Amino acid sequence: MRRVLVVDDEPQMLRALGINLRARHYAVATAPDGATALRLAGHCPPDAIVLDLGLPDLDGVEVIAGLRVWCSAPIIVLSGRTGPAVTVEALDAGADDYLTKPFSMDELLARLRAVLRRPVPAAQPRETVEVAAFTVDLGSYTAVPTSGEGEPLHFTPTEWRLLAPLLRNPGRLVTGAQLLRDVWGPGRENRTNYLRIYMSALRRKLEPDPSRPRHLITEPGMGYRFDP
Amino acid sequence: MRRVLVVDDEPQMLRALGINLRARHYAVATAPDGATALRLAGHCPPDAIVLDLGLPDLDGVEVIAGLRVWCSAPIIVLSGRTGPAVTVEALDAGADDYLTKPFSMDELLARLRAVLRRPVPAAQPRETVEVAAFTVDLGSYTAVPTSGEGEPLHFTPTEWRLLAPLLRNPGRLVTGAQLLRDVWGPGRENRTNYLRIYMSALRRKLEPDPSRPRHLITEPGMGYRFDP
DNA sequence: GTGCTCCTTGACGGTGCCTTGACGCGGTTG
DNA sequence: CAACCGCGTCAAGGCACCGTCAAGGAGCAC
Repeated sequence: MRRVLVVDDEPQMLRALGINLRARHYAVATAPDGATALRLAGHCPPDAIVLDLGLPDLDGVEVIAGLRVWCSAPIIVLSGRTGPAVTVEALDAGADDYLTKPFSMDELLARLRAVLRRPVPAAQPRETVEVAAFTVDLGSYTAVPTSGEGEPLHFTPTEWRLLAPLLRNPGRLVTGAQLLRDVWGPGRENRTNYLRIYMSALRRKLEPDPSRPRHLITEPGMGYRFDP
Repeated sequence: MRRVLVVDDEPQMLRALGINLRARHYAVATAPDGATALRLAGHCPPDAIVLDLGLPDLDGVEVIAGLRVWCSAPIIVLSGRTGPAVTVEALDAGADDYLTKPFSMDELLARLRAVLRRPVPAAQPRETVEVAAFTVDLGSYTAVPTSGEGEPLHFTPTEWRLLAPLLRNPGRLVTGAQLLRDVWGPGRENRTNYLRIYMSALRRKLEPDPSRPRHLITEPGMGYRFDP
């Protein structure tokens, strides 16, 4: 089942899209604003994204750019604002399609089929992030020195699970409880010692000076942040 | 330079599109009708196609279907006919985008950039992989010593099925569950002992030192990886 | 029927990963 | 100044996972 992330600030539009998409057997996640969208996409990578431009917190182009940092899933933009300038801006920011409200639900579904039709199996969705001297690919689970020379890094499953939500939300703070839920599942939100152990291991492998981390940054009392 | 095939029955539209596209450094081929379009696309495979639906000889959907038989280049449809039904029909026939006339040239160019941004479907007819001292060909199911001298290797059907997804994704981690699905079909994701047995057999045949594998690498808790 | 190859299944030992507890350090608070 | 809290580090134990061997059974050629 393909996962679709729907981002819109109007609850009724969110409901309408969710119902229609679920009826077509998509797995739907919804977000009411840009920050939630970026966070959700980081924790559960979707196969496609339907994005309304008129969000309360972030500009639409910022959301697209934030997603495109690591996410290559097709983005279909919905917008009430018309005119070629906005369309061009959104498309050049990384969107794959642009629909003007009011739109036909049938047309949206057809355009969604069109972007999802693109070859998935052979295409290797790369999710490469540069961190310190290494190029980390969350898609193929590889971490090699960016220079090309040297030994690749090896991470354990838990280390990969912890690394993923951080690297997929560059510059953003990720709550300790959120990380614990992502890695160890719900019910372990208070086992912060797990986080300390594995963050230590990640820093020892990735950071040039593990005692003074520059990329995997602790926000005391809040959580952690990946600074690219 | 990317090749674009423009199909439209109005000569002035053809000229306008040709001028604008050439100004953006595209190589442009033009066709006034569907038959010419199909012929041209066959002679010189384009990277993208801009297709007007109102052609004198063939219906637009027929042209799309005719192209899609062998051509996977993105198709942007232009149409004077409006309404969601036509759009849906064209998209489901295989088009990638749909613009209603009159359209903004800037928007068309942006949409063209968007569809051309997609990674080239990397047709890789080359199915031979060098692993250790052997040259393995997944197309003909042969594995001979790279030196030319010596006995060819023999793999059982199950061993070939297990080898294929690993060798087709060099450097990439392949999940144990994915391998089990590929080889034994869905529903056997927990029979990890199968994997252990056959990975052991593959290593015994391919690796110089089966006890210390260098190409068929285990990632504990995650899966296996072919390291070339 | 006989012999062969191949797939399946069970059992056993070892390695590496996860968990758990404890301790030290720095910053904040009373 | 002392107590406390949050964070980073280390070491040790348990256990899931992995590699290997061996035996049983199905399918096929002769």
